[in-house]
Amino acid sequence: MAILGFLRDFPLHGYDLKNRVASLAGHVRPVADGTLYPTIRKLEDAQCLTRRTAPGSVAAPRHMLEITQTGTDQLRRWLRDPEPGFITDDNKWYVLLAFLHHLENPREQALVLARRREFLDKPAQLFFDEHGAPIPPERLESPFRKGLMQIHRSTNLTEIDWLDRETAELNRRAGFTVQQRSGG
Amino acid sequence: MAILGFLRDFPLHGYDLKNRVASLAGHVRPVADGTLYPTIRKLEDAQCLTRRTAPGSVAAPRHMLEITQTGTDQLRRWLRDPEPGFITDDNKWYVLLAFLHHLENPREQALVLARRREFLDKPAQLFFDEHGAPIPPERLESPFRKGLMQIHRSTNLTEIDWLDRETAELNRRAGFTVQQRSGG
DNA sequence: TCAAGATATATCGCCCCCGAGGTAAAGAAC
DNA sequence: GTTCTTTACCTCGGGGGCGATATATCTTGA
Repeated sequence: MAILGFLRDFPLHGYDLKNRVASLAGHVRPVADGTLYPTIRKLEDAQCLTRRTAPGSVAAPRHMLEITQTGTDQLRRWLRDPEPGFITDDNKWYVLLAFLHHLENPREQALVLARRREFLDKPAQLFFDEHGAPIPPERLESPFRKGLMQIHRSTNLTEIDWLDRETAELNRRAGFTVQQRSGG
Repeated sequence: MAILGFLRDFPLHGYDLKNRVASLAGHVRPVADGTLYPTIRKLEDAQCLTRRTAPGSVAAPRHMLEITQTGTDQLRRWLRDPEPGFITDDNKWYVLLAFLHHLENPREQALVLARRREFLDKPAQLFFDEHGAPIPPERLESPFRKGLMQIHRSTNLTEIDWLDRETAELNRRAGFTVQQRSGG
């Protein structure tokens, strides 16, 4: 998804893609060659992208990759009906978020709301005692566990805040569009 | 690591461990049965834990798992000299953090500092233009990418802040210990 | 009494991903 | 000129995690 997502912006070669994917994921280990190149090959076989060999600007020749119409459709399908993991798993969600603007408003909003629901369903309980009862941060003895819960809580609040503001913004814009349509 | 870490607190059975591991990771997909039980078996083979069958309090019989001395040593070794991924990868780091209090102070501090260094080495640049130049948030057209960078930045600041405060605290406590020793 | 559902444990094969290793070209260093 | 480093691409084997599936037990309710 990230490969096609980046190629929607402009053509790129594999090596560049590798760096962009690595940066996107924050400070997670970059994607391995053994993952990237076979995936590019698979996308090419599925006619999601085309390649043409260009002389390397610095060193070895590059394969410039361009997304096709099939690829654009595939990307949109992945974004539109993502696997559940892309809503629940933080890193996957962030990747999806990076390319979400390729969808139209109602669907964007639905996915943002789906992500928002995650935070309602699963309260941030990290630690439990022998009996399965949740331990609040102030009763934790380890300062690291305390910190972990603080970080977790703060991170969640930050994202929840953004999700709510974005939902409102999308709503406003949707209302405006309807207004325009019904007015025109 | 999480299995032995939780068993250091008190004996548990597999099903309970599964839920605790899932909760610890935040709202990430819970660990699969096909991962958990073979791992328990491997730890048992390595004499890191013992099991005794107990009648199920609610349903089927449980295998109560207890950590051994070998297991405690193994846990300490994993915490003390963790694979690099446990510093760089957010989720792995959080797991390590949950059990870090089983180490003694100088090593705790070293690992916290190692994590802190991650944020210095890799500035939070998520998106780049055709020429490889980083795009600042205000020049991003997608509100989702803007949000992504905001969330990323805020999350990083939260953790950096905690890491710095914790480093100071560990330092203070280490100094106090030295003070006590040289005074005694 | 029997079915359904929650609890609890276990195994197996598939797939995916990673690390390691290899190739190649261009520029820099010496 | 030869070697080193960086850029750039590719493949293969192994390992590990996951989903699917099976099994057993106890409670609940029709």
